[in-house]
Amino acid sequence: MIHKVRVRFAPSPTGPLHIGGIRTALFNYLFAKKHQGTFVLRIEDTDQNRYVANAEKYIIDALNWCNIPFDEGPNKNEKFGPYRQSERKDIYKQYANYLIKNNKAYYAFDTTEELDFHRKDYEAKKKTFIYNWHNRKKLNNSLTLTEKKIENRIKNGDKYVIRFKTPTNQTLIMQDIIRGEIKIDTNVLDDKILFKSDGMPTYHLANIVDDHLMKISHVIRGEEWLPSMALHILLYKAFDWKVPEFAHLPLILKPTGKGKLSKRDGDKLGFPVFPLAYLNQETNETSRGYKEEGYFNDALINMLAFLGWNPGTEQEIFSLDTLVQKFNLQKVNKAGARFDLDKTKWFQQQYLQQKSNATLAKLFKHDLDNREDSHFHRNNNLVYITKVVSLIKERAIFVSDFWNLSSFFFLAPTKFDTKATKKVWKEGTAKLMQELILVLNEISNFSSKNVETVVKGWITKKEIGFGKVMQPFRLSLVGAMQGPHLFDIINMLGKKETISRIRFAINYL
RNA sequence: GGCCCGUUCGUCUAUCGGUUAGGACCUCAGGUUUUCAUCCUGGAAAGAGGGGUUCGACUCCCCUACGGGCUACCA
Repeated sequence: MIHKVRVRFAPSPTGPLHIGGIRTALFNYLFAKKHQGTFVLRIEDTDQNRYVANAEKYIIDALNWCNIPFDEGPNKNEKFGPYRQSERKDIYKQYANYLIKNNKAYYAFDTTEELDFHRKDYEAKKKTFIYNWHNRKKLNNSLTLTEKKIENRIKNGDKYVIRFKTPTNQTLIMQDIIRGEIKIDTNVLDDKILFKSDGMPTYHLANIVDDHLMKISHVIRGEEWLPSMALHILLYKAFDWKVPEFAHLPLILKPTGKGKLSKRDGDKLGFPVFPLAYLNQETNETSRGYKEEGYFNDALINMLAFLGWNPGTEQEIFSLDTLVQKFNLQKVNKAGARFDLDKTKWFQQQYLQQKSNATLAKLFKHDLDNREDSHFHRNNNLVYITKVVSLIKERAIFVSDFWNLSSFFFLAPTKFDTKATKKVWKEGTAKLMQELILVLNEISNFSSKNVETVVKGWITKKEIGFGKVMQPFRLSLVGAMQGPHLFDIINMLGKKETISRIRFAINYL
């Protein structure tokens, strides 16, 4: 790459970003960092009707949480600012005028009603209404008006839009980094509106003007933009500007495979589609977010990176830094990828296992301290919690699983799993447990290993089955037939607590 | 309907003309863990269909089918 890489992520602030948007941002970020380039955030808020006030903040928060922050953008390193299109309004008009002056665009006065009429009329004849070379001369626009008349209409306050005068009879051959060569006949294109009657540009104009002005080298965006690539290239040519390189990413599809994932899916699909929870202020509904569900940002990012891309090796767990090193646009797939919640959970599990016990203990302590029963916990210091984490983490996917896996380290059981009790607590059990208490009482070194040796020795000497002792023993301490190695639990609880729990079980059962 | 893009196990994917078509998720069967889970081992599971090109096609070309995207004074 000879030229300096500058890429942009250009969301429209119409709501929260969903994971598809995050992935587009991620691929832009990875590509930029891989080439020591710049990752720009631009807010495309040219549609005032769909503008949502808290969306921009959400987008920025989401990128930051995902650890893929932008280098330039609103209120940050504003070399090419402003980065909100609404604040660049005046810029676009000049460029639209330039196109008109050079006979590459024209004013159109057709009303929405007129256009609707044409569209319906065509539809009735089973044809599609396209506003372009074949009918533009018959419609209500400046191509058939004298300059004087145009001037008058505009002065009179007639509403107008500016349309692109799409060149005819060209076969446009375009290059896409992911898809290769794409051909299209310009005659099938329509004269897209570049400038709206409300004084705002449309996406198409604003997008290419800004990409040019902000010196964007590579346009990496979703496949839904593929059909407008021709228009965009034609616009660059109309301005006589250098055309950036394009890469159209495959879409993320719903798990059913029917259609692309969309914001409106919220969490109705049974899994979050947003990185962060989002409160829709109009409906007052909150959509779940990955963060709040307990996913780690690096796990989410790793999963997303592999949705539509892989480095060609069999390794799947990559840190962000390694993703940057390995990332390659040529290796991005062409076909859309269905989102898979099971695989997402697997990534999360992998990342949880990788985290240090100390890190996880801190997170778990936070949960612990927030519990209503926290003041009953028999031990809540970080050293103890870290030990607990080391014993249970391999069975967890989320930090929020920890409590269910380890509550008995903090609270003595007050009831016992009925199914397990039936199976394990037999006639002679209480007497056996009484004897066990005596044995335990004699032990001075309560290390896991030592207790194990003594208890096992006692069982062997008594010539009863291990299960006869071990299973009710576990039930007494844990309240259920689950949990880590029994003697590790005993060691953590200590002699006094261990014996007290057995006593309680004997009385209770 | 029109235009564009796509199509390898159920899912995500590897393969850039010659492989017993590999891995991961899911799933199933064993094993370890005198508990549960983890974990380990193994199994099942794929080139949409039809034509070409070629000594040889998952791979290149064409057609069909299917899927997706776009088709707004939305992005």
